[in-house]
Amino acid sequence: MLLSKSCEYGLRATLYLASLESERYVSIRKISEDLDISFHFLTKIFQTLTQASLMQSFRGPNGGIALARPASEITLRDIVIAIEGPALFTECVLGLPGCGSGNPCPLHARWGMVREQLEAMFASETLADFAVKIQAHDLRLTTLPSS
Amino acid sequence: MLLSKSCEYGLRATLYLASLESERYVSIRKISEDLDISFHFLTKIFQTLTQASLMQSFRGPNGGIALARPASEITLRDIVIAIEGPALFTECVLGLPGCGSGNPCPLHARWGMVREQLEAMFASETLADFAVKIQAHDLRLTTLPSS
DNA sequence: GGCAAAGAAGACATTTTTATCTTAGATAAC
DNA sequence: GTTATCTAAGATAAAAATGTCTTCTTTGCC
Repeated sequence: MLLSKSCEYGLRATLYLASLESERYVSIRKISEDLDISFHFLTKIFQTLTQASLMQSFRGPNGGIALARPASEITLRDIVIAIEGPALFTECVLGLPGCGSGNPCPLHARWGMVREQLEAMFASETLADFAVKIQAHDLRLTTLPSS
Repeated sequence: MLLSKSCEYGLRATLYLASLESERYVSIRKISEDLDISFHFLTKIFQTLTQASLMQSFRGPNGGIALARPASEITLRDIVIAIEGPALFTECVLGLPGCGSGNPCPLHARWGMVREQLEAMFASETLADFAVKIQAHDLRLTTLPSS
């Protein structure tokens, strides 16, 4: 599995939140129900994202979660790094510390290229771009087919 | 982390074994010491690879592990699939079951391309190719720099 | 002020991964 | 046959990831 469950959930929830384009705070309860993700677990993930200044939370009635910055200024790469850390985009695929061009592992060069593609996949589009696509093509974020 | 520790160890050990090009069985003890991997843990990994018919084992004095087929007929992809299963090369990056072109997630198309690159990284060279490269360029498989 | 809604935070439990230890079984050398 | 050298296999443990539950704090509304 490329990403941890926490990260998969975080990405789905973030994409969903962005696709709502809500002016208000959206409750974690609603997100967890719509995406069929454990409420408490999702709460923890949003806490991480809030502490990373990617989300803003608000307590009390009508409270919930909102993006901390415009959707055009957040990428999925930001979410992945906040939840999983940067290792996926920086470390040797064989886990060798200090693997670099001076003392490379057998996969170093190839992994460097794939890793760039991977990072670009998460970084080259913003949440605003995804929001448009999700609405236009009815893209899926839920476990069960939406239609 | 892209791969589990088990898989990182399995790949390093397999590459090391191939680079030795030994006609005999190589003992797991030696491999674990040379690569600084827990002996018992590595033993389990090799058991998995043996059960997957990628390796052959032999007990007793002068026993150990050897490739079950010529190095030119084994790829790192085989190792990854034997240890981690095929999920990395088949599943949706957001973990959505049934994600496909008919009902795609927002990352479906892009992930499909990256995934192919990833699979090609492991599949396009055989252990024989790697053995040559490792010897020719003194490539690294150990935690500490080799020279 | 009192109540209800909502996230924050921490305790707890479960599962998986990683690691270690012990015993059993196979084999070669003598 | 005995012994030393190996892997196989299972028990156990430690750590991390995942999931659940309870309590606390903030906030809006009456």
